Amino acid sequence: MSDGRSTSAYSGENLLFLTDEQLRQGIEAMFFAYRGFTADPDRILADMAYGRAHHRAIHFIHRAPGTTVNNLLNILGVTKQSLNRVLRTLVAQGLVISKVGKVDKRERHLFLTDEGSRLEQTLSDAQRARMRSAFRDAGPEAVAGFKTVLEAMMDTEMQRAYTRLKESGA
Amino acid sequence: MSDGRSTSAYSGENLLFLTDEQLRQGIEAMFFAYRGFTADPDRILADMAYGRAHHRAIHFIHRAPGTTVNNLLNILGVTKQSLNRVLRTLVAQGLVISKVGKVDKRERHLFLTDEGSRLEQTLSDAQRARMRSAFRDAGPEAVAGFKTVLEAMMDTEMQRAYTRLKESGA
DNA sequence: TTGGAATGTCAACAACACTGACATATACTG
DNA sequence: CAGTATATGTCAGTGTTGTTGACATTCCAA
Repeated sequence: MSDGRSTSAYSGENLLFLTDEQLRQGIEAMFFAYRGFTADPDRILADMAYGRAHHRAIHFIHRAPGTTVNNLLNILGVTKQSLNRVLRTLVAQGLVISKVGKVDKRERHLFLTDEGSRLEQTLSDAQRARMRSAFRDAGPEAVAGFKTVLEAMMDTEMQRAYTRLKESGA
Repeated sequence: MSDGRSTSAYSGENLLFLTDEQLRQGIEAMFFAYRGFTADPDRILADMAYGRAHHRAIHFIHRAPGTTVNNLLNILGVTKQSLNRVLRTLVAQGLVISKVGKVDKRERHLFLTDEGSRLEQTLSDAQRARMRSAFRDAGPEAVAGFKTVLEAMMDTEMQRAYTRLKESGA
């Protein structure tokens, strides 16, 4: 399982990309890259009273306007108490508005205000800039591979959430 | 910069993979995949008195036995106070030993004990299992692309750290 | 010998997650 | 209508991980 050549047992095709050393490189690449991935928005948020959790909420509210609290909860994978703390400050600061549902009045539908949209724009511009630069350097085939591996790395429910978002965009 | 077709300005080659929509997919893929990436070790650590920070320290001490505190600090990108708290518990619990340097007695060289190695093994087995499954599903070309993009996404110093580790392995 | 580098420690604090308990409003169901 | 379930919000307490700032110790090097 971890002798460095376990996967070579599958002979017949070239499975050298599945050695423990290759896997470890993948693990370390994820670690270092994720740091870069969050670095730019984090820098912007550090000056304000917001953090990464606010960024995530803003991102997905922007992506799926009118989403319910419960839906956001599932996407973000945190407890309602944790999300509520974030949403409360965002609503109080006028970045997000929460509207009572029309068909089901128990539900709250979330939207960005103009100011919320402006912050979203600032944050995602920064994050996209790095992603764009990485994509451009790597080229389209590498980008396709990147997405394929990441998708395969997700939990099944997250794969579904990701696919749903992907198809709702475009 | 964010009108959804800004990158189409570079005509001549097919740069559709650089549209804002494609970049957003990449961003969301990173978010969801990183959750999967950390999920398995997190589950194991939840039962113990350790967390993700302990995992990271253990991982890199295993990877580079005898590394100094300062070196680890640079790799992990946290403050010495934060790392020190983690190392203190790991040393106290007998997972890590800290040896005073021979040439420079100010330095402390870090090693895993047998028990520390066992935990490292358990954690990395879990993390590798998911990575292996993702790699196998995606295939070698996708894996190559995955690594290329991740490497391009890192900060320059992290690229160096990553490359150094990569070359020290294998 | 003095200055600076490497390390460790203490204290205070903030962000963000968790659990558990409870409140309220609404919707569904028998 | 009564009872149950759902969606949301809130309070209180706790844990991990990060931060700053201040200070001590050790030791190398100019």
